[in-house]
Amino acid sequence: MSYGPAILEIVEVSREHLTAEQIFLKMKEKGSGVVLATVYNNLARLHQQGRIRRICVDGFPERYDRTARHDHLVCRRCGSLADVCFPDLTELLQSRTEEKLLNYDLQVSYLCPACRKALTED
Amino acid sequence: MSYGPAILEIVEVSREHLTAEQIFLKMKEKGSGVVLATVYNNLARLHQQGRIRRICVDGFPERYDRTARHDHLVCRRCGSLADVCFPDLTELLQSRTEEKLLNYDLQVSYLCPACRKALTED
DNA sequence: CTCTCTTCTTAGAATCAATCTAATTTTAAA
DNA sequence: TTTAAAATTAGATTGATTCTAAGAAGAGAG
Repeated sequence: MSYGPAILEIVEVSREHLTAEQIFLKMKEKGSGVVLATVYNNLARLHQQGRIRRICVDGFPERYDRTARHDHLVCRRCGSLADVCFPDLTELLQSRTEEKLLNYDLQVSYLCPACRKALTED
Repeated sequence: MSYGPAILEIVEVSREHLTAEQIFLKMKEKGSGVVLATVYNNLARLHQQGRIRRICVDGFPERYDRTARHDHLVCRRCGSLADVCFPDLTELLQSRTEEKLLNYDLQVSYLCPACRKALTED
């Protein structure tokens, strides 16, 4: 069987920053009989192989993302993610330390349009 | 009573990136009869007030840190944190988007000295 | 003081994402 | 085949964190 390829495709194609549970539901919608634990297993393996990214935001379940270089705006209020592409900082960062840097994760907090609206209405 | 000040001081003084549980243990060592839930309550309040930082690394419990500007090296293998101070990126980032940015969190992954050693010994 | 209102603390239960266990099935290899 | 390795499964378990409901402490007003 191997659900790996199907799961990888969902993560890469949908630009939605899906949780394991959401990926599981998408699989079921497509008629797959896969089980949640298998989705977790595959996501862990894909992540370990460096083929998908894992996005960790305080208070929310892990979300998964393609690896192509980009950064994230994280809504301080609702936790929603928006893609954004800041300049590549790899060289700048590496030039400032002796340690061998592997990669980096830049999350910038903001208020998403919906939350900004909700807050001004109070 | 109010355990807030004592908890804030532990986070600010110790540069150890402590978890809620570790802070709780430090309080008890000092003779405090505080309860774990209260430590969580106070940490949540202090964080909401913007007086402490919360560090979220995939697979590890939340750790708490002073707010003074600095970044983190995160060991890919053991999750340990090391402080590092890269240049302030606020203006660079803000100049690249229309959204009003609040603050940012930059985590750079690497292998800490201990893990580098352990891996070359295999 | 003392009454009231709000904040803080507490024990214990509950939550829930994520992992583990142990058994089964698939796949690959020899 | 036979064996071994990898993937999947159902179900139980974990463990950090939050919630609940009740009690204690502090702060102001009169």
